[in-house]
Amino acid sequence: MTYHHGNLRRALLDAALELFVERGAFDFTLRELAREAGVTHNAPYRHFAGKAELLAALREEGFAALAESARAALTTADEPRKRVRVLGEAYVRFAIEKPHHFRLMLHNPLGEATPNGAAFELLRTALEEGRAAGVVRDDLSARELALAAWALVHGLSSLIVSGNVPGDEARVRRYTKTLDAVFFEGALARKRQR
Amino acid sequence: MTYHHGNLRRALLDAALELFVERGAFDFTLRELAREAGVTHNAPYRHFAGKAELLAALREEGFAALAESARAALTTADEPRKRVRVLGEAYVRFAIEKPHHFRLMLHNPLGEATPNGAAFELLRTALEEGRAAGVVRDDLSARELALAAWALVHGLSSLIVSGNVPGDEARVRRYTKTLDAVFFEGALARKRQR
DNA sequence: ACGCCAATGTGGATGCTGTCAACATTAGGC
DNA sequence: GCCTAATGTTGACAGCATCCACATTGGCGT
Repeated sequence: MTYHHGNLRRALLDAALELFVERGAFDFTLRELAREAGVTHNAPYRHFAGKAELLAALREEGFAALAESARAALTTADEPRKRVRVLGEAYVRFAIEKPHHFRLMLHNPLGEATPNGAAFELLRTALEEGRAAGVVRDDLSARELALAAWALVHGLSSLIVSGNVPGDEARVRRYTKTLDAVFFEGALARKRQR
Repeated sequence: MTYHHGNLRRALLDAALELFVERGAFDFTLRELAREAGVTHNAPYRHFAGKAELLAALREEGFAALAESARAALTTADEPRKRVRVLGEAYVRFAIEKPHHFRLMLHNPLGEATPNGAAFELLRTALEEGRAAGVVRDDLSARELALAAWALVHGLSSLIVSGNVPGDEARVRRYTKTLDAVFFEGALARKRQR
């Protein structure tokens, strides 16, 4: 057993996630994390000022991972509508696969804007492209449309993660399909078109 | 000062909300609430087994209030599309006016379905009506459409409450208008219709 | 190669918390 | 009007966050 742990910071973050998975809430104690990492109760303070700062670090990781997923998704589609769709799917998939990070990202102290702007910008750009291609309605700004799309996928993600809506793969596929249809085509009955 | 407080339960719930407003998080302590209510540290246990149960009680209040808002909103509109719209507006307004309750309602232990079914059923019914009236597309079930609408307003609400999107009255009005347009008419460019 | 400093981890102390158990007061039904 | 259940109090205990002084060691400059 070495006096210096090697990478305590990482170990603490991992332990926090692990405890979250076990208990379904971020109610762990710093001392617990220390024990988990095989270290005394004060060692964590060399890396984080407190629990809040540790959670903030996890949140950062989450935003980075989300942005990364979004970028990866974009490489798989060319036509505008499809690009928006894969972005949305990536968002929902992220929420389902990393519910701890996702929850954390929502759970900021309130009123503090969070820097998920990265993912949002990708979405806005995709809609901008669609607009340039004449595929997307032009009486609403790309920004407004992006907000609507964001609200849609963010809402679905939240509802799934919070357990209000089942999150099994089959249903999620259907949901995203429905949402895609509604977002692009609307809910109104089409009289003659299509 | 009476020995018996009169309505300690209520006082504790109010104190919890108050402290939340002050600090932007539910990190109060039960002893604090007791002090706030002018009562000793153990009195709260006569009303709540612990902090979790107290929060659960607040959550219940939230769901009840939301359902009530939804019902009230429905009395103000007759045509199907408008009915869906006012429901959505009521949802968002609720989130903005009672952000503490709203946050709490999202913040359940994870995986535990919450009983906001009441509001959801109203929404589903409204879409059912729209469908019966031939106003709403019929290749998607009312349930699916309701999910989409719910995701939309829930997403917007979450984003506003979490500070990711500004929540001032003027902008919210514009957002809801945009969302209404997108939900009903879709994001695709309309070639000849309209 | 080596010494030294900053980073990292330790040990102990303090005040606050949740929770339990025994006791005190009072409201309200009989 | 009395008695019991509901409500509030007091005291005690273990665990936690946080602060401080101290111990160990990796690695940088020479």
